[in-house]
Amino acid sequence: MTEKQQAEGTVGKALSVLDTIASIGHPVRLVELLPHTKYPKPTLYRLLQTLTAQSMLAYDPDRQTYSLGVRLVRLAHAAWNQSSLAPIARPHIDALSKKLCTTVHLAQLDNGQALYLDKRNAASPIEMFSQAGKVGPGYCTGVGKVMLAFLETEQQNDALKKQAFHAYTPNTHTSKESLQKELNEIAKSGVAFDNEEHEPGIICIAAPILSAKNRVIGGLSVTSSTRRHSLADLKDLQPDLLSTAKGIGQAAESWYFPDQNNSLKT
Amino acid sequence: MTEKQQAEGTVGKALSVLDTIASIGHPVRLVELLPHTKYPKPTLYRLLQTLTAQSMLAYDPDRQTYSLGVRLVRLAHAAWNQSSLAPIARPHIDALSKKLCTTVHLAQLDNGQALYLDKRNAASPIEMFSQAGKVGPGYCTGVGKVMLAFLETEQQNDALKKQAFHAYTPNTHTSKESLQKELNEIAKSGVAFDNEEHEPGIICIAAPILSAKNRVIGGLSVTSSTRRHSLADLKDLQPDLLSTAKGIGQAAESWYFPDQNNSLKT
DNA sequence: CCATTTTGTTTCAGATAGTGAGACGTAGTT
DNA sequence: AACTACGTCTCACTATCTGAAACAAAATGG
Repeated sequence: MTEKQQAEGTVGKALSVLDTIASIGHPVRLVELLPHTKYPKPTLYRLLQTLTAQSMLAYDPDRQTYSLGVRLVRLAHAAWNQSSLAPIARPHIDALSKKLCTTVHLAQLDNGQALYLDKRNAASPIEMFSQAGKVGPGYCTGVGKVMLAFLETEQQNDALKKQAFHAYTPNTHTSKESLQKELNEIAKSGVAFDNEEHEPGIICIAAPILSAKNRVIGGLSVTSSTRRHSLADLKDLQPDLLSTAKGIGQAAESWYFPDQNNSLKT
Repeated sequence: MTEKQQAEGTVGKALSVLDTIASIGHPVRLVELLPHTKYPKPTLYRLLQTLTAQSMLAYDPDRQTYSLGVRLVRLAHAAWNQSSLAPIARPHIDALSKKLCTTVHLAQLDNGQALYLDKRNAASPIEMFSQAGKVGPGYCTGVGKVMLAFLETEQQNDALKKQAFHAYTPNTHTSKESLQKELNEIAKSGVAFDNEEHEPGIICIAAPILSAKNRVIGGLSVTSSTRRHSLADLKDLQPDLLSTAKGIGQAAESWYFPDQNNSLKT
């Protein structure tokens, strides 16, 4: 009986409120937030109180608005730093970007989508949170497709169910079938191309980052624009890309915490 | 009766577990985490389950370890982006760093400490999460002191109680009194200097970022080393620093969400 | 100025979800 | 095989969360 789903709990509810506020994208008042959630007013009120008390939300008394709080930034800092991928990949990405003079992305699979962990841009440097933490579609980005392609069949199917198949451009895959077909090819060839499938004029080549046991732990891509390169040009970068991806995979594997002493030694 | 404190709730407990894992700084197993918390084993176990299910933690089945999850990174991305300070300050910081060819920091007050939101480094570019989200002491950094100095008396007192007064260097303030005295001077002069109080050889000049109502909303600093500059040199940068800080303050004020459409248009 | 509406906050009995001592399963050791 | 160490499960207990309804406080408007 009782359908299915559910199984949240107070913590789940609180976190979903955070997500909702994040998706709205600006500070919100209680009533504005209310229709976006499925909770009655007093419940939502209490959740907001709790989260505010925990610094997960910031409350502006003047405007009576809630926005995402600083504790998140602090925690994410730690998360990024102690992730077994991002900090390790950093020097490799630096080197690759410098050598090829192109934009390099590092991503990780998150619920069928590509979550960008790092970005190196040869020309205009510096991207902070504005890039890291961003999510892109799995079915029409280079890193997305390559990570999907190297997934175990079962996980791949799960992930495929979560794709939106929105046609951003004429080249975007719009069905599971056509995507699946390309994924098989990608798995064989070892690299994925984004042929303006997400944004017109933007192309890229992407490789998987694999663990020793061949599990996908991330994706690495070199991005360019059609006015600067062709897909064939990108293909030439494949050796560099693959060796960097391999290097990162090995580093991530062999490392596994050399007890880096960041933490809060404040 | 019953002493005082408490007042957590399930959410608070769950979040404190996140903090604990963050402070440990590497993936942990259940038993390793256990002594760091005040929860009995089955309770902690369930909290970990919940957080893992929510992607706030990542679980490595091979090693049976938990580490901070990707959802944090996603949320922090949103938090950074929709904060009324960091994204707005970005171009100003870029310009300042470029003009002066120095390292520039943007920080915000977080529980008496300086939480770094952004950093621009003239020489070696790029600092991602490795910098943003980092916290530094309030009593012995330029941004920290300047933000404390411009606080309302009451909030200042609260914040002062939270200072550790650890003597990082011979120049570090080690008492509330000596710090308080300097804070008064800072409030008058409008800028704070860090005279190697946190790290030997590192000096900086910092200015507050103020809202229209003169509330401190952040701190901005220009950092250098004693081998490159003297405090007097930094003093010469004061006009540039102040005008940038003012510019950021005004931008943050006038803006207040022009309904930027980031969100997750994935 | 008071009436009206909207939004934020509090109450409280009832329902749920969290709690943790203890038992149990499962590796890994000796 | 006995032992140890750790992860997982059970279950009666109860702390916590729930949300309709009432209330308070602003904002609105006539």
